[in-house]
Amino acid sequence: MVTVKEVARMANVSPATVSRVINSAHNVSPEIRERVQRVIKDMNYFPNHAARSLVRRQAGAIAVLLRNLHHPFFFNLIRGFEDSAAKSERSVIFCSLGQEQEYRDRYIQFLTNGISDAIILYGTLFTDRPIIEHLASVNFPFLLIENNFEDIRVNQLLVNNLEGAKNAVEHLIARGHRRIALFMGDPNKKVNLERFNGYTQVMQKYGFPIGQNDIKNIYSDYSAAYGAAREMMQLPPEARPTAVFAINDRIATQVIMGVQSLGFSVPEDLSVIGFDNQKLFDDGYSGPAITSIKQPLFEMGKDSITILTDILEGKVKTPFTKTYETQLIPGDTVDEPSRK
Amino acid sequence: MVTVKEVARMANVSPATVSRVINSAHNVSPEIRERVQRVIKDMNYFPNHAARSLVRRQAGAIAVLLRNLHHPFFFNLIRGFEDSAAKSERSVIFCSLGQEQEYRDRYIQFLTNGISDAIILYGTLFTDRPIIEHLASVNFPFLLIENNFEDIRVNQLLVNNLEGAKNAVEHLIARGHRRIALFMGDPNKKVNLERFNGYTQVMQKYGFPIGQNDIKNIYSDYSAAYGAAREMMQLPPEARPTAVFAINDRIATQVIMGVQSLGFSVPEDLSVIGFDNQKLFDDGYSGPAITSIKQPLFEMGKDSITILTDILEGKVKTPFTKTYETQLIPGDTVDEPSRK
DNA sequence: TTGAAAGCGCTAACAC
DNA sequence: GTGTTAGCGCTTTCAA
Repeated sequence: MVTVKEVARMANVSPATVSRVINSAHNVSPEIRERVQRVIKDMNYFPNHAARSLVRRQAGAIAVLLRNLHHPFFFNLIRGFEDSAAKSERSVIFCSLGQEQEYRDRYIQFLTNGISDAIILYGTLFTDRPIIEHLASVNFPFLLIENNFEDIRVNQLLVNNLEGAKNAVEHLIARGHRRIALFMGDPNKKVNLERFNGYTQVMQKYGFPIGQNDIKNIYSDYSAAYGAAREMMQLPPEARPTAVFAINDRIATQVIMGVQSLGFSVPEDLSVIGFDNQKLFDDGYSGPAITSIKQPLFEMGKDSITILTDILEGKVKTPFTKTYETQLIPGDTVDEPSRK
Repeated sequence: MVTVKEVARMANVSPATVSRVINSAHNVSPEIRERVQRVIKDMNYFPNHAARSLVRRQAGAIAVLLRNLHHPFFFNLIRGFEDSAAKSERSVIFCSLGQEQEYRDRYIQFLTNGISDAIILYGTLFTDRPIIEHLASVNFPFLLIENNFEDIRVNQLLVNNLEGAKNAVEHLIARGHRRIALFMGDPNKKVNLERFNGYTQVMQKYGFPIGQNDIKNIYSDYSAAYGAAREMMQLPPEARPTAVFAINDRIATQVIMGVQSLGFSVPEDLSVIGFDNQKLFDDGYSGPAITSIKQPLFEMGKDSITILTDILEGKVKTPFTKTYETQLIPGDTVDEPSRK
């Protein structure tokens, strides 16, 4: 391994001068600068980042932590990160945390101690609270996207899920639906609770009762939505909802596939509206484009790097919060209720 | 920032002892170990990885470098990486290199100088040659997946593209096709050349001439395949191929969409076989499941981490090469030629 | 403009 | 079993 020392010796200068050259300080005479640069090239020298981080007390990197890097839900979010990473001075590195707390903690600990200057965390788990609180207590810069902790004052990017869900339900009601089922997700996730509230608030506003079986609870096994949808469709037409609000598109695909498996079709026999505007599905879905509420994941990914950079440079006062609005993207899964 | 020194002082021991405790060396008395661990917890101490890497001369991390982390093609590859990352002692970090050479070099340089102990590179560009050669010359451990450099002796995971392409064309021929068009990709990529050769070899083996317009050259703009397919289908039935071998599934989707846009259907009017068995598409494709040649990306991702770990531990003799076989996955885009 | 020297936080070799 | 010491490769005072 070539070091500053060796370069210095070869170039007949001190290590300090070599350091000045590689950091393009201006107080180096042109002749020496050139000589050192030639030696650096000749010797194939590259500065060691561990050593540099150690003395500078900053690593020159920002880390992005997701639960699954491969998940198609993250498609646009990652595109956003990549987009601003390409413009950033700092290197951006990604990590898949998985769900196991031990690994999550290990990675966060790894990245926040000499590897990166700041981290971005998407979709924290409730069990992440201790480590988040630790980061806050030691003043390590971080940004949460769709944070789960209402009460901690942190830098965060949020989505107006409440309003988005309201729009979804209003959209169905405007098309004549009165009995609307909710396919609810894991209530341990704040986003789901917010969307849930949007649904109930609009239903109440119009005075439409929510039937006893009109809320289906789907946890992490989304395929349960398939069965629940089939069950629902086996009721006589007058005894079942005419529309479904799925808490996310991934559940919507299961609902639609379940409906179709019985020979029914969407939206003729059942309207379905989802959330996320996810376009890529790993469950083999190939049905109609889902009418959905889009959250601006690309922008959020993009913004998060620049915002965190500004935070690192003290250009923004913390804790920083920004809330993004959603947008209804019409697809082919919502129609008026059939008049059979 | 809490350091070993401070912990040592609080626990009334030397820094060396603290180091022994955090590295779970066995030559520490139980009482002292416990005392130190309590102090570590109380003070919220975490070891600094930059300092540790510096002195240990290893970073405890493996980096995976892809051009686009978001690309759905990488779905199973990333799943593979994640799968073995969860079992690995080392942290696994991911980076999106992009195409710009300056960024690619910067990232590789960053990661290979104190940040990670080894890197995995998928789909090197021809222009990556200098940096690859540099890594080889300084003996930095790395592994290439679908390497583009035939002549460099490096650790690599390869796919038998030649055989896969042959199987694809044989599959069409077995179903009665005689005139088979090739939608070729960028000839600067080795995989495409290999698949090209598979196509020509089989065609020659059977003595089926390749028509003058039967090879369509599609470069990075895959939507060109859409137009080329339309053009092809506008010929009279007897003057056009009955089947297409698309060099990858992403091009196959464009071909199919082009064919469909003219009111034709696949496979009735044209059979299409692809390569990659990619299931997620970001171009809005929602047609029939594409008959395709699968490369075992999940296994390759998974294996690459363990192989690289073995290389780091000297358990494997280098340069290491493994070639993966492909598998034909039947879909709904190949049929016998229509007898119109 | 340049060099000498100290030190970032940690580990490892060597004493004891 | 524990402490002392040196030093990983780099940057950054400070003095010249």
